[in-house]
Amino acid sequence: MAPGRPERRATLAVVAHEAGVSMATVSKVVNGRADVAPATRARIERLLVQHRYVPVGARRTTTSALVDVVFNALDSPWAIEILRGVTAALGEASTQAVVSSMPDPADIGWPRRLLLAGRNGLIVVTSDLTERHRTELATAGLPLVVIDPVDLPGADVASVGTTNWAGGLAATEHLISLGHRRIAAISGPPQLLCSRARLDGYRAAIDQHGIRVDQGLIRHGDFHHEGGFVQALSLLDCEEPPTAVFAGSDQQAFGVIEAARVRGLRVPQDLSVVGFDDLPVARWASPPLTTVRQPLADMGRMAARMVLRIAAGSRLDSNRVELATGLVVRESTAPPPRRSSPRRSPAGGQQPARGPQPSADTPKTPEQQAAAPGGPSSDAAGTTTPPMRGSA
Amino acid sequence: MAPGRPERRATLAVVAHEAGVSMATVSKVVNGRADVAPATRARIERLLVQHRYVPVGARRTTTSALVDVVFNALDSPWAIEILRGVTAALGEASTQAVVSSMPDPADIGWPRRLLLAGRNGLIVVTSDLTERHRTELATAGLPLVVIDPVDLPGADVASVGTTNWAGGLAATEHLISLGHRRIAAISGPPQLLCSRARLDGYRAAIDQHGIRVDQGLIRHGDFHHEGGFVQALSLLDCEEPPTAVFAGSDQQAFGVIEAARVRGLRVPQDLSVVGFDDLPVARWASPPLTTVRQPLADMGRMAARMVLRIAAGSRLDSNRVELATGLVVRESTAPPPRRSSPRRSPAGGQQPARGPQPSADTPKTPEQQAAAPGGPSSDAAGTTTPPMRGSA
DNA sequence: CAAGAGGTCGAAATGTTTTCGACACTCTCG
DNA sequence: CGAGAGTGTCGAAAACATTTCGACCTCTTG
Repeated sequence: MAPGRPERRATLAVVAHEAGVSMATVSKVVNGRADVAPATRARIERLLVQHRYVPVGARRTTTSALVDVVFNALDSPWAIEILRGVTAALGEASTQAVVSSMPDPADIGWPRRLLLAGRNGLIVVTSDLTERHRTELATAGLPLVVIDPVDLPGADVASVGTTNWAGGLAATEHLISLGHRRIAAISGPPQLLCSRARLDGYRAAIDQHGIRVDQGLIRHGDFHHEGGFVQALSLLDCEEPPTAVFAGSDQQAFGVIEAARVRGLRVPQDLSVVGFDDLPVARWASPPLTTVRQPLADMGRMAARMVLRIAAGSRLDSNRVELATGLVVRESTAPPPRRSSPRRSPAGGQQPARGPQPSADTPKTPEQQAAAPGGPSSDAAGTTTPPMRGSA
Repeated sequence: MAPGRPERRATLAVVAHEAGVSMATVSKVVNGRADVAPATRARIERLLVQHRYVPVGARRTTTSALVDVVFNALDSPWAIEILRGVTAALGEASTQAVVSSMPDPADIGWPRRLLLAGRNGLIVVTSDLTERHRTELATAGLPLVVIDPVDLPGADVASVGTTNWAGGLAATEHLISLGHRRIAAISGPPQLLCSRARLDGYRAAIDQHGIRVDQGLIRHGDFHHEGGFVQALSLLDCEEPPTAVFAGSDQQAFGVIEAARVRGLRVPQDLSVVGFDDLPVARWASPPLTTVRQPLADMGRMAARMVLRIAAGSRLDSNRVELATGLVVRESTAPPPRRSSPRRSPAGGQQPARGPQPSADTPKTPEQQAAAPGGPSSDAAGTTTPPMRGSA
């Protein structure tokens, strides 16, 4: 773009001449026809790439460019936030998003189809390509960006994440600073990079304050409601239950809150809960959820920009970008109850009516006042970490 | 497909001949070039459609067919539910979804671009096309299905909706049967078809039980949290506040619950709340939300199937399909408080600790037992209305 | 009314795809 | 072994599509 004269676009004829075949044969390679010998095909393909050949059909300006967006599962509000960012950023480049779920790893034809369909790029969200798929796409030069990679991606794969570790740290430190000492963690699936990072942040905070890390307080679920609910029930039922729970996602946090309710505990008076994500609903939970904000839409936006940049041929500043998380303090966290365990009214029992205690209505956190009338706009305040970009 | 010989695909030349212009001119129309007089362009376009002309460039893509899915806004969990159904159904026909937001009504070129991009269909969600866009797409024969149309669509537009009226009725009757008499409604924007239908269902129920419809208890917001929150605050602050609120969406219902909390009222003891949608989070709210279930994913699935059916050339059984809503009773509804108004602790005050009262833990609704361990799978029980299909 | 500007269109040049037949090779089967 | 059928690979030419550029027209403006 920047350098080099336009220099007469590559044409089938010159490629054919250099390859020592007819135009017809080159055309067949371009269009993926069968009747070309593998060796011939390979030779021609190399030349096509060298010459940056683009078929006229693909050159039509009228055909909108498309980027595939592949989700692991289309089953949480999480996905729509990402998608919003992606479509917004793509839209600025008159490109659109093709949404799909992760294909079966056994589906050998997928990369081929993707390429033949002439997609301009691929964004993969919280899931991983098989090695085979990845290399096939890479050799074909399809721009690829991974959001929240399952595992630490190779240095050659562009990816966008957030500072999960810092988020876990901030959340846990917040709980510690409120006076909590028995803090449980309900994390996501242990094989996910982000789960591990968040959990390590938790461990780091616990450790740093000289609290013993109790393995019994560390649980794993999927990132969904159910996992939080089930694990929380089990935690609350144990000998010496935690006074606070750091959940690996907002959805899990809701499950935890529900579990507390089922057990007759009040949040935050009897149990503090911190989530992770800051989905729009977090502000509207009862009580409004203290959580670690992930700029989901921004992640989508960033990923889309990166794909477009790669597609345009320019190099990325960094192959790995991490956006800042930030703690958003709302009302699901409070100091732990005074007496070591005034809890568990005889199963199914009523809430013990104790004397005057800070009602949920009392302004306590800095965020609360803003939250009541103003709402979400002021939510992002209180970030603990500055934006940071690291190189892989 | 079924009938007719392949009959020599349409070519630029024949269209040019019939239109009485040169191939060059037709090519320009196909590619959206500027230098074609409007009259000429229109004439040629009509012929192109008649001949089902597809440019070779577009023909090359033997791979994935695409359907555009246009959302009014990509900002609620609502959207992802719909999208999930759409992608699932499209996937079965190896078709993919291109997601975008509603284009600017002033964007004259949009239908053109859509057609030139060779899309196989269009699904529009909760929004309306301008008349101009619609007719342009219709004359080009692009398969179109509208989900939850803003207004009653013409008989020639296929659409998918739910039995909003029945849902509003069921929700309100549930509240009435619990003993409520002052029941407020916070509906969506009055210009939306679904808002009006839900509200009319509410009115019908109120009316049928000989209760006076109090206009002061009927409010409108957008379908989001904020609207529910603001309207609920205002309702709770009025002279004779309602004992129950029927919200036009789950998100609004969350806003209502939050408003109750801010005012020191308990749900459901002091205020019953019914939502609409049954988003996955509804089951995980505190308390779990009684709501009217809309089969969002099914709506998406149905719309996708209809688009594919139209694209395949077969006629639809009916141009208008309404899927059944069903009341899901959880724990945000209960009989109204005994004494006419034991409410409002002096602003900002603490919750009055009254004597033994049914704790949230006491099994009360049939759904609760199922909900605790089993969760969402059993949620759909209790539908009030059978599936129904009506013709426009 | 002349000069200029700008819109509309097609001839021809240019580029791409498809069809179809040539050729070479392999694999039967007699 | 050798004829014939089958198959894979490729190119010549035909068919198809797009772009360039100039002709022609109309409308404005001085």
